[in-house]
Amino acid sequence: MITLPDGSSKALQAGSTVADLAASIGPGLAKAAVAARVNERLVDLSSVLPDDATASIVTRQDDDPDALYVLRHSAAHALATAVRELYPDVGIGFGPPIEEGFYYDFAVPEPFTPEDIDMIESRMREVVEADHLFKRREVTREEAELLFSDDPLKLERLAEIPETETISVYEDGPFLDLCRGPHAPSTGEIKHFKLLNAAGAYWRGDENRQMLQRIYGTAFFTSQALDQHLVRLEEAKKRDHRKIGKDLDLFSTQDDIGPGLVCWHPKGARIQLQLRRWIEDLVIERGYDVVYTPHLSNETLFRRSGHLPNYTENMYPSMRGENEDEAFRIKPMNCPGHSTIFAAQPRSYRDLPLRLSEIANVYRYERSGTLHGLLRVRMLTMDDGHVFCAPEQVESEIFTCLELVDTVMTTLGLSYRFDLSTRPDDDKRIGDDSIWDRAEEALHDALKRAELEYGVDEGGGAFYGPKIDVKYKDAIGREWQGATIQLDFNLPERFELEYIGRDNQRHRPVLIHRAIFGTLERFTGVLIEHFSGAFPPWLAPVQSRVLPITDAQSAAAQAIAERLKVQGFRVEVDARSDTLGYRIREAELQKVPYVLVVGDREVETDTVAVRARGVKEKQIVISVDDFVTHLNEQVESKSLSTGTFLD
RNA sequence: GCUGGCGUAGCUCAACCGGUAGAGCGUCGGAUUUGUAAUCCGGAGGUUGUGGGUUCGAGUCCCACCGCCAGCUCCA
Repeated sequence: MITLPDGSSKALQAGSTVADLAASIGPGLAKAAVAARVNERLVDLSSVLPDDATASIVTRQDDDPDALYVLRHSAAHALATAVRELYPDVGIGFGPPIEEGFYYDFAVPEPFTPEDIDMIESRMREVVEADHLFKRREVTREEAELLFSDDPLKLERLAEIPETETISVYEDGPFLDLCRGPHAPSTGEIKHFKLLNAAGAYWRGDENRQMLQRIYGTAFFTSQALDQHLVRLEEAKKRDHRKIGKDLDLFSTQDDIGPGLVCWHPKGARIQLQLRRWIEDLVIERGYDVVYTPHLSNETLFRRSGHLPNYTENMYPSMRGENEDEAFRIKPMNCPGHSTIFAAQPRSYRDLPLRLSEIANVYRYERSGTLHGLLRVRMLTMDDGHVFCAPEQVESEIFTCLELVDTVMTTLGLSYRFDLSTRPDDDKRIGDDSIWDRAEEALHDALKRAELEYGVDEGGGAFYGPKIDVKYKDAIGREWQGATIQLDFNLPERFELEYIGRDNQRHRPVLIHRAIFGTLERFTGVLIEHFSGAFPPWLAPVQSRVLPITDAQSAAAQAIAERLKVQGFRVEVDARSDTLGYRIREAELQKVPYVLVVGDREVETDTVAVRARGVKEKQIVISVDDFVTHLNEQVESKSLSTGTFLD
């Protein structure tokens, strides 16, 4: 008896396959089927159904992740088939489907050139054309060892498969691979695919091992979906914060200064300034005290905190002090400094929670290949904060942090997700396991109490404690960590932090590290991409640009701009002798929220013709005072839209 | 850091087999005084990332370094 998704059931002969099931339901379904979910597991069409099962047929749908998973997995095999045909001696690594496509890793003596990729793609089309059936076979370990005796990578993988698991191989024409499956019925299914790029990738992701050559590609069921995907990749490039940052003159990095060291130009700095003011207001409202700590500290501080040696590879080398044995370091984090402030005087339970906040520049040596525009830099501006609290206050403090994160994200309309990052490997962490158990449990509890959905990033914690991270995606789909809330029982130990409790005994506080933006660099980068450079009025570097139609209104335009500046607005005047159309175009390209056109009519009536960014038709002529009122309202409310008052 | 690719004017890009650097946009000057996404004319601007080498001659070929891009690794 097979139970179908609609609740109905079907009786089939023993030994019937998934394909039989599909056929028994209808010929259309049989034709559209690529795989099936049987008892929640994705299986081949050719697989035999168990006696009692729930099953649903997976059909060729570009919006079904399972269908795409199967298709792309098969595409990866077709790629490997083509590569094996062209280079018979290549070693075969892994070739999984991934979120937006698939890849396959190959051990080849020479990396693939773009021409090679073209050639491989052509050969892959032949593989698809040949319409090889994907044949699954379950084999014994000994058989498998024999089949892959010439491929050390496969043998290594094979050795890791537990004794209890069945070993299966898939064959498509000339190519045989160790694989769990499932696959589409034949290579002919892979009609719409494209190979995208090739790059080196370490075998098993281990940088100490051999480097394989990875080829990335993508595949869809329809040509429209493939084309749409390729167009989206192009569109994403236009949103890249590195490009927009240049076009809008927001920031730069320069060889003379060094990689990963960002110079904020005036317009980028204006965005930062708004963000700083905003977050400072928010944290002060929530009981934080602002502090400032030095960029440079005696090395002994970082020895005590454990940053030396646990964080050395990310720290700049030490600088000699006055005495031979004195050395200083540039800080990579603020927690040691803030801890010493806590320790600077005896603390009572009445002082807790002590919440310290500092928007601070820290410096981290990041490996050159990891740097990326504003998203990965070597001088980071953290909106850092440390909460020293009693154990029983942890949960509510974390809850407040989560609330703050939510306020910030919601205000900006950013989409994000939470991850709980647990303890890293033994050699990369400090403190007893019991401490880690407590800390991880506390974070779990807080997330549950806040009723938030979250993933778990095993081993992703900091060396001193586990954390809750917020992650967002950039324009090209890469995920970046933003806000972070970290729970730490270790640094208070190391700094011997204490407070006197109500019971007149000494107690150890718990330390919560948290950053809401994360860093202003990354956050601004994410915002640039999020808004495509079209910042809402409250954040826009230039909120309005006044355009006199002719020289005759130039002085009036200046006067209007002055009136706006006095109100605290960021205004420019464009009185160049170019046509109005030209200057409007410029303002649009610079993503200025409001263009204020001033002609004779406006001068006479003390009005401006308001053109909102991206709005061609609806324009209104309103008094300068009304414009001030409207803009003020938008700025105050941190409105995300432009031009609502035009309606 | 690793693998590969790339580096020409502020930006986007051109320069056949090695023959001595060019266009558009921008900028500057002039004309134009414009009613909602590109007005016209003219000028300036480059030690071709840096340093070596090969060659009669290098943007072009070779080596090293620097930087950027993609991926891997690592992380806010």
